[in-house]
Amino acid sequence: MKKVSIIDVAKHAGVSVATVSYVSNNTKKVSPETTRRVKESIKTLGYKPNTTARSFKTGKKHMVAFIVPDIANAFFATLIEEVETVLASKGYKLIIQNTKETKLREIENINVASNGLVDGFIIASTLEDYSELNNILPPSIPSVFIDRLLPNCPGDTFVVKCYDATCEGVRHLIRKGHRKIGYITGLARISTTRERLLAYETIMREHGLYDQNLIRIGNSMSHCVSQYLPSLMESKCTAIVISNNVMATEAMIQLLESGIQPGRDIELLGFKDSDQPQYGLQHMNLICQPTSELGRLAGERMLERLAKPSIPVLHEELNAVFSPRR
Amino acid sequence: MKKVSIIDVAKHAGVSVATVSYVSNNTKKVSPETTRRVKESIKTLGYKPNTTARSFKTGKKHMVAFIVPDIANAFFATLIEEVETVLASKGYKLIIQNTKETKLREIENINVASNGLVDGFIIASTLEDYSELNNILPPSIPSVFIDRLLPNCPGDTFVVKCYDATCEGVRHLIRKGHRKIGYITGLARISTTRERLLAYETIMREHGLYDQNLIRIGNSMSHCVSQYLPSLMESKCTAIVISNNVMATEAMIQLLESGIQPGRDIELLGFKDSDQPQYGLQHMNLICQPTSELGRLAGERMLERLAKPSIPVLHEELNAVFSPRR
DNA sequence: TTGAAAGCGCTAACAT
DNA sequence: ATGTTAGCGCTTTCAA
Repeated sequence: MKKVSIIDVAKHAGVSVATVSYVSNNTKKVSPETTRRVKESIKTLGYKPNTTARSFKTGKKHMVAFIVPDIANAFFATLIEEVETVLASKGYKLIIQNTKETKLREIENINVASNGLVDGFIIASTLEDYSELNNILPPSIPSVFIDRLLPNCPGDTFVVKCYDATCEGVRHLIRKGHRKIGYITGLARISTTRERLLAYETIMREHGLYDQNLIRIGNSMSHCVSQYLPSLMESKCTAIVISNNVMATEAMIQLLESGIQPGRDIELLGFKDSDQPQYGLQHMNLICQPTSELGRLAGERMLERLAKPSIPVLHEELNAVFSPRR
Repeated sequence: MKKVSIIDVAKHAGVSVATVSYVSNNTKKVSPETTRRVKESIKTLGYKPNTTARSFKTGKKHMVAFIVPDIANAFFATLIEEVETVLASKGYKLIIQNTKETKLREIENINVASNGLVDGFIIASTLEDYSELNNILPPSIPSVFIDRLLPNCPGDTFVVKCYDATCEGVRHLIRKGHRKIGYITGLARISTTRERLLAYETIMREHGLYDQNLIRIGNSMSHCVSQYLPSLMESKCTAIVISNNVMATEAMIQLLESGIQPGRDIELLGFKDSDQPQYGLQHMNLICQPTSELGRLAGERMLERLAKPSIPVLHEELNAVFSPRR
């Protein structure tokens, strides 16, 4: 019950292994009659080319690793689906590696996969600087960075710029009369967290409303909002900005369960990061990210770079859109 | 700027490739002095063994594929995390393949990965019968089936039995005086969907309350509840059973947004499939699945089978627990 | 149109 | 303790 190899097929069909390879890969002209015979032998014997041997020989793995901070976050789930769809169109498989916003896990994952396991990386990094990857990610391996700016990163990068939309959102709250506007951030080391916070701080300062005591440092994942909301309420905030989709939903839920109706008793400015159902969208002011497009662009870029590694590096910014509560 | 190979290291250290291999894999006794020299050369040259060549030679990929119906579902996200943790403890990587509850995607994914890409499969199948995998998944490749019973499946299987807990839940509703109890199912072809529905039907029949018009066929994923809830309300249901976590949350949200308070205006029996935050748990009667344990057991079994493929096949059932609303 | 054969980088059996 | 070398299954160059 041994695995059938290309040699078995060649023998069975009475041809050389080269011919089997030509037929199997459709890589060279083979006469119809021979083709037929070979295909029949392949079928009869149940031959499946050994992917590893093939990769070994050609150096192509037809695999891309996607380093994801939190697969349970709908934002990243959407990204994954989109990237996978794009890559699959050219026969690439996706390895998903979940780092849970842990630097060590990210470094280990990249280190392992960079030993010839994959042809390229798509990375939503939880690191602080590209230097942390210097000796781990060879510059020769195509890498596309997504969602988060990694300082000093020499690779293709696709992010969504939320600065303007966040400014607009905060201005909107102020215009509606809010003065004490709280803020719950994501993980402090991440570019998106900083960008959004900076926008908030800038606008608040412009209006002389800035107060550091209204800012709480979250972790971008769930289970961190509950500890901050009560104290912000106590500080008499009439509006709260929450720095990503997961935490915004959590806040929405917690407020409702305390009998506080967002949109009526308090104003929320949250993020909408995907087309997936998200609770209470209509009760929030929203900053909407073009998540599917982000994933699609990164996936397409990966394919381009795999096809031609020498193309110039690209940095692309999409724009988020502010959408006030109706 | 070529990749450095084991030969380069051997030359640099003045030893044979075998010795480098022994050191690199810690697979044979090598004198301390030689070891030191080799390690130094490895470091100096930045040598990383080529994973593909190694896999090709040894036949071990140190990779397991996890076929998942819906990565955006917190239940599966939890399973993934758990399985990944277990496998990583023995140096195995996890490839996640998202089938989106699509039979064709599942078959394609398994077909591709079974060509020597991975050492084993963990499968939460969206198929109806193992025969659909017959010519695709060689019996020689270790496979662990999880969450869903695949009829005629010859492999290790780990599922959560919800029959008893569902019976108990429905009985609880009846005891509380409910007579018109609606039901929204998951994807009809899936074992978990059928098991839960059967429990409901059985108990409803026992009490002479069975009414087929109170049953709606969902799809196990999101976005399907909204169309069913209104008609069930119209049918004057005072309680509704909803066949998984995703749909239960969706129902909870939709009801609240129509001004109907679950637990007060209507009774819900839903599922809790993970430790992740799930909205409105305290307003529902719940059937709680030991999801983490399920993932852990499946992962551990995978490791056992990889270590010793001949161990007898195991079918294991965990039990869900009914937890009434307090 | 087909075939012979080199060789990808590594492991491990065997020889020294 | 270390080295020599066959060979994993395949692709692809070159020859016929």
